[in-house]
Amino acid sequence: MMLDSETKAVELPEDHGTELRLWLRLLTCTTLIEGEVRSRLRERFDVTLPRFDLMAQLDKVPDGMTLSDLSKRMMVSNGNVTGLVERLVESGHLDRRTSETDRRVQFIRLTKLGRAEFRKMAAEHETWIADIFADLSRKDISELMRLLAKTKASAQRSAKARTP
Amino acid sequence: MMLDSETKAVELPEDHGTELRLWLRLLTCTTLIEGEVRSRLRERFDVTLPRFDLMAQLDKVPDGMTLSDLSKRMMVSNGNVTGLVERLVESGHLDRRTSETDRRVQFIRLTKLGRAEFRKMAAEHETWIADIFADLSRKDISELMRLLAKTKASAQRSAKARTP
DNA sequence: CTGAATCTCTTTAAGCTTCAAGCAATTTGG
DNA sequence: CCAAATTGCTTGAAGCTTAAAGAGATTCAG
Repeated sequence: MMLDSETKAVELPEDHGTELRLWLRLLTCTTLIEGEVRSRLRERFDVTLPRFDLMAQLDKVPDGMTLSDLSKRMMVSNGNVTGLVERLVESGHLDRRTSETDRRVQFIRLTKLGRAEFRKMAAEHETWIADIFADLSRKDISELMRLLAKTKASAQRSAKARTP
Repeated sequence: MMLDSETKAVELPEDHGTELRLWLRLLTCTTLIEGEVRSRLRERFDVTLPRFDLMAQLDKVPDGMTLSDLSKRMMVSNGNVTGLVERLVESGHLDRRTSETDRRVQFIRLTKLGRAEFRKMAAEHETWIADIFADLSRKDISELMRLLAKTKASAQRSAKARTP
């Protein structure tokens, strides 16, 4: 006769403490760095992190992108992007025009001002990040990159399995 | 005569692309997992992630802790905790009493209900996390733990250097 | 062609979050 | 003891965020 611990017919509480600790550590790191970047952006340029992130997405493309694209890339909700874009258009950093072939679609671009300001911020931002990670060796960094890629893939697999 | 590239008297734009990519990947991983946990918590228990996090902090200690402790451990602002606690007291999950030796201080505890509900959620939560990280080997996990510890230390060093 | 489904975006309500200012209690340095 | 600084918490304004519902435009299947 087989034992429960072998058959798993009975759900024994397994030990997943290591995974949980890993998740908490990952979260701590991100929160710490995010907070640091957030306060430097505010202090130095009086800009919020979400606005900076949005402009960073737009800076990658010359001709702008749609709200949906932005929302997918930033991994936030559609309604969220609507509000952010609204405020950035208001402040003169963005430019919006409706697609001529599909009147549902709005193309969003950085204005000249928006791009200039973003470039200035981005240059400094890059040095902050470099400093924040400065104690990691090249090998540490490439190893972290590899493991995080694996983590991302694993998380996506898990998410997809739940919502097919 | 020395060259600028040797003296660094002139700030040349150095390449910090790898650090930036690492940061973006770290952020993507965290956002992805956080979103997944958030929707499972809502779907399964109709609870928000911040409330879950707050209860998780309180579950670790039997006699409760102060609002300041909570705010430090959760790495969020004081005012934020005030609101969260208020809503959780309202819903009967938390309990607050003023310190007898220092009337500024409030001790916050889980109620019986709060602890029971949290334990139920936490058990399931742990299995979600285990599944999310399931494609990582033991070695991957311990390596990630090590590298993230190093990252955290580096980020703290950088933050401290700015705000002494 | 037409009705249904889908897509893009906006709106709304509720809640989260920060920063800064402020209040009250305690501690500290004369 | 007392004024000043510090500490613990709350409040208010602004902005971020989500989920859900909905409006308008396009696409698709029959």
